[in-house]
Order: sequence, then C-alpha cells, then structure tokens
Amino acid sequence: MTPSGERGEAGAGQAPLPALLTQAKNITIELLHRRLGEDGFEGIRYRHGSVFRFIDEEGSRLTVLADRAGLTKQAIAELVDELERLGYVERATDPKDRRAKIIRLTERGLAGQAAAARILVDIERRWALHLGQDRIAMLRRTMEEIIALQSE
Amino acid sequence: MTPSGERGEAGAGQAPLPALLTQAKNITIELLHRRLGEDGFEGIRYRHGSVFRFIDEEGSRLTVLADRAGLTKQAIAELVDELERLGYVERATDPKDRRAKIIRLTERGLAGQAAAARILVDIERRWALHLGQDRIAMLRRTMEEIIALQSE
DNA sequence: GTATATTGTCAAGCAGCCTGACGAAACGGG
DNA sequence: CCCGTTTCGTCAGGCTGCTTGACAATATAC
Repeated sequence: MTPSGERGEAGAGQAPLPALLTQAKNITIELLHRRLGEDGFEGIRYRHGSVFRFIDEEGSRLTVLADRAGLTKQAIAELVDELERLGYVERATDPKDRRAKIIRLTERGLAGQAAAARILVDIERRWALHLGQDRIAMLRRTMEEIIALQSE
Repeated sequence: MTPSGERGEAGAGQAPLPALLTQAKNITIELLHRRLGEDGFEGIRYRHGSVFRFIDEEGSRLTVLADRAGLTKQAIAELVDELERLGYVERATDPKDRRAKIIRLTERGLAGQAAAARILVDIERRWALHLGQDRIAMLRRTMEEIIALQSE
C-alpha cells in the first residue's frame, strides 16, 4: 500500500512536459535535502525555502517574506515558527515599529543557507560532468527565458 | 491577503534550480489547463493527469493506475470519482474478476486526452518559435537524461 | 485626536495525499 | 471440494501545506 512506481506512458509519444519538470524538480530537492541532512542540517523541508530564499541579510518582516514568496502571512508565519524551533531563525521586535517583528537567520541558519547553495552548485556540477557543462548552462538559461517569456 | 508576488532572490547569484523547475512547471500546467478550459474541457485539474497519463486504451484497473502513478489506490479512487462525475471516465465491473472494475475513458475523456496532448505540443512549438527548435528539444532531452541519471 | 491602514496572530477550512481496516471475490494446496 | 491466503476496491480517519476571515495592537494621515 505504499506507492513507488513510475513507468513509461501509456499513450503516444513522449512524457508530457509537466511530468518531466516535476520529476526533475523532485530529484533535485530530494538530493538537496538528503545532503543537507548528512551535513547536519536536520528538519529543513522544501517549503522552508520560501524563507531561506527571500530573507534579507539584515532580516525581513513577515509581510515582506510573504509577499516575496507569493504566500499568505499565515503560511510564512508557520514556516518561521518551525525554523525558529529548529534554531535556524530568530524573531526580534522591530524598534522602529512595535507591531512588526524582524526575522533574522541565526548562525546556524546562515550556515544552512550557505550549505544549500553549495550543494545545489555541486548538483549542477555533477550533472555537467555527465552531460556537459554547456548542456546544464543551457538548461538553466532556457528555463529562465521560458519563465521570462510568460511574464510579459 | 491574496498572495501574488515572486521577485528576484535576496542572496547571491541566480535562482535556485528547484525554484526554476517549479516555476516552469507551474507556467506549463497553467497554460495547459487554461486552454483545456477554453476548449470546453472544464473541471480537469493537474492531479487528474495521473489517470489520463496512465490509463490503457482498453481501460485499466484502479490498482494498475495507482501503481503506475506512484499513488495509493485510495488517492486514485478519488480522482476517478471526480472524473466520473465530470463524465470523462466510466467504471465497469470486470467480467473476468468480479472484485475488479475496469476504468475506461468515455468519448469526452478521449477527446480531453487528445486535446491535452495537442495543447502541450503547441506550447512547445510556441516556445520553439521564440527560443529555437533545438533549444526546446535540448531542454527535453537534458531533463530526460538527468532523470535517467538519478534512477541508476 | 480621531478615522484609517498595517502588522502579526488565532481559528477554521479545504485539497491532496497518506495509513489502517475491512468485506467481497479469486486463488492455491491439501 | 474446502479453507487459508491473497488481491480487489472502499470506508474512515489523519497529516501537511496552504487558504480565507476576523481580530488586537500599533502606526499613519488628515
């Protein structure tokens, strides 16, 4: 009763684009989080990326993070709660605005952020080793351009 | 209180790979489902792809679909319920095995499946128009090879 | 100085999956 | 042929990751 499979398609031709993209994404985040765990950064999940990716060096407000991540304040608040419990992030009341709280990476949070970046670079490097540097660079550029194309 | 954003990264360099892949996927499925809707195929959601993608022409059992999609029987059962309500699929008891039910695409289901395939080809074609045929073919091949690389 | 907007939190709900347990039907060995 | 085991689909309940709605505390504008 535990799912596993994934095989070829039933119908004509080739795997649909969304399936390909999804599978590639899943592979990437699985590698990333496994290696984060191995490096001692336990408990970090994919969703936490919304904080790590968008937080400013000097810290950011909840509202700002929510806006950047395209999520609600409530959703981000829960992520921050979790990361705070795990010791990656800390909240401090903004002295300029006592409604707001500044969310800042702790030492460990900074280390985790750096580790993630390093691991992702390494993943790309290993793919480049098998498929060629230019192929991987092209993959990245093509996706960026597709995304740019759509947001016109 | 409705999220929207998505902007550049805070930290160094470039967008992380998983974010890129996710965004590309989201763009694709959004285009796909919008155009499916325009073509009169209402109510189809991303998750329904697990049925449309893996169902055999003569129909398939629930268990088979679940296995192929990498989901539980229960998850697929709910998808099939929905698609049945929408008229894309029908259940028939297997005469060979009265425990089992054969899930088969209706006329409308077949039309929807064909439309989806056609739209996806068209999306790729339009990207190729802007970025070049070779770039899009390469994108596809590179992702396929990355996926193959990981499942060694 | 008071109306209005903004910040973060509490509560509740929905989607999309999961695990567990089950009756009905098929299968396999004696 | 009968009975234990396996396989089919379903029912019930739970978890995760998000949503909308409502709110007290605080800041801002006129």
